[in-house]
Parts: sequence; C-alpha cells; structure tokens
Amino acid sequence: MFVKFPLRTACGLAPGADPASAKPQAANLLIWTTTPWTLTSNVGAAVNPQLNYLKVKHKDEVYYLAKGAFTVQRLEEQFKRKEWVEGVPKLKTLEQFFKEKGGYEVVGEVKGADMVGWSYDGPFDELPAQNMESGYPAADDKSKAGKSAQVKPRDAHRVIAWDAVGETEGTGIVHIAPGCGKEDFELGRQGGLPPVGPLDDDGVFEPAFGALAGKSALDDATTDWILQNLQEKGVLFAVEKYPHSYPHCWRCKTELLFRLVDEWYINMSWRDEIMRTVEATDVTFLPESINGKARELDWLRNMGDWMISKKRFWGLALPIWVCAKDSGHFDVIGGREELQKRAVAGWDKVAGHSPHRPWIDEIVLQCPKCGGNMRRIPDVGNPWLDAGIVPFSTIKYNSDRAYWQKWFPADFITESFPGQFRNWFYAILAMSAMLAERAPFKVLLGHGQVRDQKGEEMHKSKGNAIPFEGAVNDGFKLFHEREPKLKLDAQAHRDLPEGWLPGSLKEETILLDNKPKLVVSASYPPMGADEIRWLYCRHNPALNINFGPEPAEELRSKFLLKLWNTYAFFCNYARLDGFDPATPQVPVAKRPDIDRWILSDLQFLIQKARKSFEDYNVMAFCLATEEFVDAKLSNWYVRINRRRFWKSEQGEDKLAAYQTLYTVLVALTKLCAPVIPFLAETMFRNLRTEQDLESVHLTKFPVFEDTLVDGPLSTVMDSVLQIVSLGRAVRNSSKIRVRQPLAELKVQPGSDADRQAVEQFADQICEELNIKKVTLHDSTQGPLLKFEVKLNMKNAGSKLGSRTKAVQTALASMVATALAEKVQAGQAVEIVTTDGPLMLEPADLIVSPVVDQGFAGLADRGTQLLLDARITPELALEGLAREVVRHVQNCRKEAGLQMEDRIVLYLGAEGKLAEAIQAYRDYIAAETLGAEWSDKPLGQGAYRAEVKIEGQPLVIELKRFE
RNA sequence: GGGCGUAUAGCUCAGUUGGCUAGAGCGCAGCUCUGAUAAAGCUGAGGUCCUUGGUUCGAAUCCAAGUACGCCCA
Repeated sequence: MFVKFPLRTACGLAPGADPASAKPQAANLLIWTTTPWTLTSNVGAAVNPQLNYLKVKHKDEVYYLAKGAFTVQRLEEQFKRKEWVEGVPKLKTLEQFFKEKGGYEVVGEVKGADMVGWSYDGPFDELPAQNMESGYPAADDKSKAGKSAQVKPRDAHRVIAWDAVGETEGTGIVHIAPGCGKEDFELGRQGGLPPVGPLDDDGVFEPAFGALAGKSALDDATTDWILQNLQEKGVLFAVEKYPHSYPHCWRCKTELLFRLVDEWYINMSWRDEIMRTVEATDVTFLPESINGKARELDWLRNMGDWMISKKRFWGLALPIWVCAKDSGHFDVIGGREELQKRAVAGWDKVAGHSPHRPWIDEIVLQCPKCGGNMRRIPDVGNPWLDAGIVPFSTIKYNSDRAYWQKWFPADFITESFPGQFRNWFYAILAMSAMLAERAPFKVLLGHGQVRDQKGEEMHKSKGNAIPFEGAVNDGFKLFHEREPKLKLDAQAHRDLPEGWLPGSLKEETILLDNKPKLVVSASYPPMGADEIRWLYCRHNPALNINFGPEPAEELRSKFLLKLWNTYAFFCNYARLDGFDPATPQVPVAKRPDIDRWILSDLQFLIQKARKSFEDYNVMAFCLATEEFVDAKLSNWYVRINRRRFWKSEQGEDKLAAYQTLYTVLVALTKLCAPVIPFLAETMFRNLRTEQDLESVHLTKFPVFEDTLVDGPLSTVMDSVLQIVSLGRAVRNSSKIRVRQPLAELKVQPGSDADRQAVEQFADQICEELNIKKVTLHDSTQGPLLKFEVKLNMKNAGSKLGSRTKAVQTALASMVATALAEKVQAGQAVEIVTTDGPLMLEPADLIVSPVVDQGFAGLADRGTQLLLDARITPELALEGLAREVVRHVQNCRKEAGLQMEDRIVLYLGAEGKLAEAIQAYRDYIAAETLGAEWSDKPLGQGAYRAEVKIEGQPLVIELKRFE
C-alpha cells in the first residue's frame, strides 16, 4: 500500500518561503509498505541522500518520491520468470497510478540529502502510544533510561538519511518504525527516534493503540480496519497486491511478527580472559584443517554481550528477581538454599517440584534496597547456559570439589561444529574461564553434519530423514514426492536409495503439515550400531557425511562382511580340526614366509592404530584397517593359504597357519573394539581361551612388536601382488580361462623386489595364475619383449588431420624399441615426416608388445611379462580334469553335502574327457573328498547330474560315503 | 565487507615430512571363480589434482593472487 505522510510545513514548496505562512497539508511524502500494522508505530521516514526525488503535482497536492522509482517496472524480472503468486496482476508503475487518478505534473526535483530533517504528520498520531515520552511501552524502567530519545514519537516524525534505501522497490522513501523491525530499530537509535512497540506476547495490539487495542496483527480484519481508517483520514494513496517473501516459523509455519522486547545480557567485557584460555598450549582444536582455534578466537574478539534470556515457558528458569517498586532493583539468586532463605512467600509451591515454571514463579522475595516485593522475571535461560555449565554440573563441582578436580578438564570433547563456535564451544569456554580460569577440555573435535546419501539436508517433510532408532534397531522408511507420470518402480530407483525391503515399495498418501501428500515410499532394514559407528569413524570429520542405505551396504560388503567371513572361515576349519589356541606356538622364525609377512604387516597396522588413536585421527585407523583386512588378510593371506587349512594331514605347517590367522584375528578384535564394540566382542568371546579375559573391552590394546617386523619381506610381497595382478592382466589378454593350466610365465623384473618376489614366492604366483612355472628372464640376452608403436587415433587423429598418413609412414620407419622406451617413460617424441618434424605426446601413441602366435605379453613400468599360452595335449587334459572337479563340487553343493563329507563317485564319460578322468583320478578324488570310485552308476539314492564339458557329455553320480 | 575453510575420475572421497607414470569405492564395459558360496575376485576405459604466478633438482602437497562454493560474523 501507498500512504501519504503530509509534511508539517510546506517544506520545499517554495524555497525560502516562511514556513508559517505556507499552506499546510499541501505536500506529502509518499511511502510504501507491505505491513500496514507497522504504520501505527511509524516514527520516521528514510530517504537515500544520494538519490534525486521528484516533486510531483497531482490535483492540489504535491508528492515527493524518488525519481528512479517513478517509472521503474517493479519486479519485472520475477514476473517474466513466472516467479509470481497466482492471482496477482502485473504491477503498475508509480507514474501509472498518478495517471489513472487524474494526471500529474512534475514540478521540481530535490536531492535526498536536502530533505533530511523535514517533519511530517504520521498516520496514527492520535494514538496514545504516539504521545508518550520516549515511546511505548513507557520508559518506566530505569534500566532503559537514557537509551531511548526523550521525546514523544509524534513529535519526532522527520526525514532521516539511510544509504540502503533504493528506488527499485516502493517509492524511495521508507517508513521507519523502530519498534517493528531490526534495521528500523538501529536507525531509530542512531537518529534519536523513540521506538513504539505495538504488540503484546500474542501479537495483539496493546491498550495504548485506541480502537486497535485487542486486535491481532495477523488478522485480515485488522488490516481492513487500518485501510478503512487511513482512507477516512485521506492519507491512503493506493492499494495493490504485491508478491513478496515473509518470514515464517520453521516448525509450525505460521507468520512471524517482529516485536520489541527487553532481554537480559551478561557483560562480556572480560572476553580477553576467555581468549587466553583458548590460546593455552594444551588446548587443541581438531580437525586441524578447519582451524577451530582461529574461528573461536575470531568469535570471541567480535562478540557482543551475551544475551541469555528467552521468551519461552519451558527451560531453565533464570534466577533473577526484580523489585515491583523499582525495576532498577534486581537480584540474581545463587542456589536453592539462598532462594529458600530469601523467600517470603511461595516456597511451599516449589516443594516437591523441580525449580522450573510455573512453580518457581510463585516465589516472592523482599527487596533489600526498598523492601518492595520482588518477583522472578518471566524469561527462561538460553539453553547454552545449561550446556555450558556441564563441565561443572555433571562432575560434582558444588558437592565434591576433590572429585571434580580429578576429572576436570576433560581430555576430549566432541560436537558438530557448524554454529557451535558461538554456542556450545563458546558457552563452556566462558563458564570455565570464569570458574576455573582454563578451558574445560584439552582436545575439542568439531565435526561436520549428517546429510542424506546425496549430500542433501535431511528433513522429515522431505522424506529423506533417517531416525537414529530406525538406523540402529527398528528399520526406517524413506519417501519422495510422487510424480504420477513416472512408473512407480522407475521413480523409486531414481529418487529413493537402493536396498529397500522386498514388497515395501509403494505409492501412498501421507499427512505432511496436516496436508495430504502423494509419495512413493519404501522401508529399509536397520544398519546396526556398529556399522553406523564405523561409517562415521571412517569419515573425515571436517566434512559433512553422506549417510544412507547405499553407503551402509557398501561398507558391509567392502569391510564388515570380509572381516566376518575371514573370521567365519577360520572358525569353520578350526572347529573341524579341533584347533586349540593354547597349543604351544610354532616359533615365528620356523613359519613360512607368508605367515611372517602377515604378522609383520599386522605390526604396521598396530603402529598405525596407536598413532591414529593418539592423534584422534580415527579415520586414518579405519581406512588402514579396511585396507589390511581387504587387500592383505582376506584377499591374499586367506586366499593363498586356503589349502593349508583344507589339507587332511595335521602338522607344523597347518598349526602355523592356524596360529598365525588366530593371532591376526584376535589382534583385529582388539584394534577394532573401540569402533565396533559389539562385533568385536562377539568375535573375541568366541576366539578367547579360558585363560583370556572375559571381554575384549577389558584387554590391553595391542602393542607394536619390533621383532615381528620384516620390512624387506613386506616390500617383496608388494611385488608379488603386483606381479600376480599383471599376470592376471596378461592371462586376460590371452582370452584363456584361469581354470586352464598354462606352461610358463617369464618375468623380466623391474626391480630387486620383483626379482626376489619371483624367486621367493614362485609357488604362490603359479598357484594364483594357474601356471606350471614362473621364471626370470635373463636381461643380458636383451629385453624380453619387442614393441610396436602405432598412432592413437582417438587422440592424434584430430590433431594431425591430413598429416596422419605421413606420420604413420614415418613411424613405421623408426626403430620401434627406442621409440617405445621413450613413450613408456612418458616423454614426448619427435617424428620427422616428409613435411618436417613434429612432436607427439605419449597419449598420441599406443605401444603394444609384439609376440609370437600362442604367446601374450605385457609391460608395466620396468616389469615385463611373457606368457606361454600354448595349450599342449597334457595341459588340455589337466584343464579338463579341473572342469570335472568344478562340476563335481557343484554337485556336492546341490546334493546338500557338508563340507567334510566324503563321497562315493561315479563319472561317466568318453573320449578325451574319459582320458582326463583316468589320468587325474587321484587329483579329482582328493579335491572332491572322494573316498571310493564306482565303475558303474550308483542307482537309487545317489545324486545324479548330466553336464557338458567342452561339448562332451559327462554323467556325475555321487552319494555320501558312510 | 570481515573471519575460517573447501576445490583431486561421471558420483562420493583418500592421498603421511614435497619424491617414481596420482589412488579407492560406486557407476560403466568386459570377464573370472565356486571348499569363505544367501559370498568373493580380476581386467579395462575414465584425470588440465580449480586458474595464474612463485619457491624447489622435483609441487596435488609449500607461498601469493584470482575464480567458484560452504560455514560464521557484520
């Protein structure tokens, strides 16, 4: 709405004219507002001193408004972009209003700066509130004395300067109500405008507002009344619908109203003392990367006094009693006993209750200064008061100082950091600086926040929030707004995390903010406390964490299940073999290299774990442990050693394997216990001997044992892993399945460790790659592989264009080996073509080994591999035998046999297959636990299957050997 | 406007005191294994380590400026 503020003198109408003789009511400021109720409390009008203002003559009056505002198309962009409220017409220009009302004439122009100081008649000057000294509510409170201008609001009405006033919104003259807005209040303070606060606790006009008293500011009828009233007074210029944003309660969504209220503060002029406690050398803020100490110091340096009151009912009742006779008399009560002693009435109302509202408000004290009755202020305390006193309230500061001394300061505290540098961290530091003159902690770890798995904030109404109880125990439900055009399934896969329970996916209508909403929803199983702990711990605390079913599933498969499966593998065989952890240890020196290797790497993990935990860097521990369990223990040690556990004969080698794996597993339960206490405990209790402590949480954390470390062995094993990986790549390129044994792999080592690896771990390499032997290439006889170099058309094609042919010709004539070496070293090479020289980057070229028919080659850095992939008749037979074994194993499983069951086996085949079975009879029997061969079908009661191996039929019959 | 950060593969992120041709998971492509089996594994493609300048024998890493984003303050 647009409202006229009539100027009290004819300022500016005729410069130099005698104000007294000028015709009153002839000139107006034109102001604009979206909140009519605030006009009751208008005290000033702000202009931008830099802007030019027009004097627009309309009918018999003159209107002042900003030049730019006169013709500007307001909110044009938003209208074009369709960011608009339905039913609101396009906005008119101010000029249009004047035209429609009967035309206008621009009669002059004045600088904003020259308008400052003009006084005007406010729209509600008749209200009692506008006529009270120092504004409203009345300044009877001495604590307020001197803070507000000592004039009546209606006498203070004038134009003030404000740089923030613009001319794209409104009229370029802003109505200022210091009791109705934050900026207004500040401007009022600076400009000597007393505030008028019109609303009570319920948003209803106070008694001093005449006919408005008792009306709610949020009621449309109130707005109508105001419009009507202004119309009658002749100051309403125009009304329009105007789309704008307005603050709402984040929780209940109702509109918010600005109110001017008194609050209680703690004087913080002693901030330096708090800063000193933060700067102390034994106070650490983690993680280092967010520089919490600097952030906290920045806050302390710039903070104002501490506002501790809150206009609520529930909460810490502030122990401040104020005298009814003189509000300058107040007391802060130090404790329950003092309160009881001072109470002259109402103590009996508190008896049997906590010291909270409403009971404590009954207590009346006597003012020691004037004898008047003192009552508690209605405010409750800021919650950070409670939270800040924790280092004292929870450890008996008041009742047992020696006990408190023992526990204070805390070694470690942690809390999410966004916001906390000025909340909890600040509150505990302030309290503790005052009471103990030091920080209440030695280490503070601030961490990011939990987001959903896409990184978006969790909101119940958005459907992506996961409640703690749901994640840990009960399971939970997620939903997303339904898009009916999409198929249910397609939308779910797009909008909901994978992993929902079968059958739980559905379309349903739920109530959100009491409105029905169509959503797609699904239920998820719980993750469990340990999994959540590990997820959080493995994450960089400086960053927000993306949390949800998919990251949880990922962790399960990459770590938790691997750890559990390794443990289960051990338990299965240890039980069958009757392994006793108390059996005397095979000396480590007498154990195979692979055992000494895993024990050595375990020491490195223990070292890392101790360092990480000491540094509060739990993430480093978790990542190192995942790497150890996955890459070293599960995927290499167990994998490569399975046969040692399977084999039937007992002996030192088997015992060594059990003891080694047992040692590693027990150590792991202890290492992981702080992060996954339940899983670790379950494993430990099953692994422990009678002599061991009952719980993993009672045991000592593992100690790094220097004597078990073998650094060179670890280096060599890294090479073994690398060679096996390359070997798999070279087998892959030969397109021959791993089950088919091959004759030989030649290795040209790229380092001493490579050479050592081949010599020391040939068996493991052969076993992993299913080859008969692995040999070292003698490099004195020249390189193992020859190479060819071709253009990488994907990269070089567009670059070279028409020169491509010439370059190809030039390449063909160059010495491939020399070229390959350079490219493999990552250097650019010069190519001389018939058109002249040019440089090619390594990415422009493809280097590939040239090998004879039946061979496969591969080069990586300095290491070269050549695989003899020719399948001899003997190898072919062995390959067939392995196929047979695989099918028999499948049958065992299908037949429901136990792992340790021995079988009677019949195999029916012809030709090559029969030959292979004959040749590898013992091998097949050993692999499949065959106790007895049968020459003819077993008949009834046996498990039977017919399969084909390389096109040849095979009949398998087997039954349990009794 | 000020303080503190962050920027690495399509996505989410590791990367130690500066050190070989920068890694993982997911996703994608192609496979393998079947005595950990309601599992597991491999190979491949995919990178201007935000930009520019500097220090250095050597920079994702240290310094400076800039750009973008985040939190906080005014």
